[in-house]
Amino acid sequence: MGLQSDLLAWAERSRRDLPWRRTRDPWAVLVSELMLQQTQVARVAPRWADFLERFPTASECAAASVGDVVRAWEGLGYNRRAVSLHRTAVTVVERHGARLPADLRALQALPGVGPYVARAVLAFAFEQDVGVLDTNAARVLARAVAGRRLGTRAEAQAMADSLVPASRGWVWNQAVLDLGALVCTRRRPDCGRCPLARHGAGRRGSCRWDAAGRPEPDPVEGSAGVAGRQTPFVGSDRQGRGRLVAALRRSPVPVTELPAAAGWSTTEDGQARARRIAGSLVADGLAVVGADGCLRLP
DNA sequence: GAAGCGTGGTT
DNA sequence: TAACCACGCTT
Repeated sequence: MGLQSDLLAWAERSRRDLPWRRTRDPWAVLVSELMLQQTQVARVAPRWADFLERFPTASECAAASVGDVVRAWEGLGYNRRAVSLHRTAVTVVERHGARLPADLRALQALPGVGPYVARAVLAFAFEQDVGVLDTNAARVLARAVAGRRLGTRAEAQAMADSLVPASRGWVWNQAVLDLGALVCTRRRPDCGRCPLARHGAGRRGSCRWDAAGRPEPDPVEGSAGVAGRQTPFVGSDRQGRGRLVAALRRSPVPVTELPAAAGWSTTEDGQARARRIAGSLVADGLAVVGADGCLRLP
């Protein structure tokens, strides 16, 4: 009984059949996690298989140009991830014999790979018993396990690691992530459908927050590991970068046409912004300036 | 219009 | 160490 068996039983019943859950290939798992880390399942699902068809291994990705990887990343957003993925592929070929290391520190040393992706690869490709902590898992920990706000990331990670049932890391982490994403959501947790909540009399339930009567404030408020609010997107540099990269995917852009490609007027202000955005793309390895005065993908 | 979100660089 | 901010696209 208890939280762990409640959650594992729920995972068994509500098994989600996502394509990347059928593979244990570390490269394929890495690609899926890099896509999923900031892009929703519905948008990743059709693109993951296409990307792997194009770049089935780290070696083939490393051999391609950055521009080809950025083009294959279209529609996923946060294009720096594509540059990081290419760099990671090169590093894996040069330093790890073209195979992803099954080691937390070595994985985290790869560009674009942080605590979440490194542990996801360990859990979902190498089937190690580590706690995978993203914002969904952090909500489940704060509400159901702690019943209170988590103070630090280290505390949340230690809690995540300590909960993993021995030799069940793969299914356990899938279950925690699914519960956070589908049921224990940020704004309106669906406790009526939660396997951890008490339903009617006679059974206690294994969620501490629910057992306490779900008092305010919600434990996720200000809790470590739980994502906060985003700054507005419309009119932001991020929006301009996205439009500029979209234009670069089609063809090189003459420097004089940068403001239009970024979606801004050719006022002095628009030109200054466009230059700044182009500079940030170059700094991120997403663009280069050619001898012909055009900005293009590397 | 707003929500969703991990990494890396900086403080 | 830990918090903060920039980074995109779809529904």
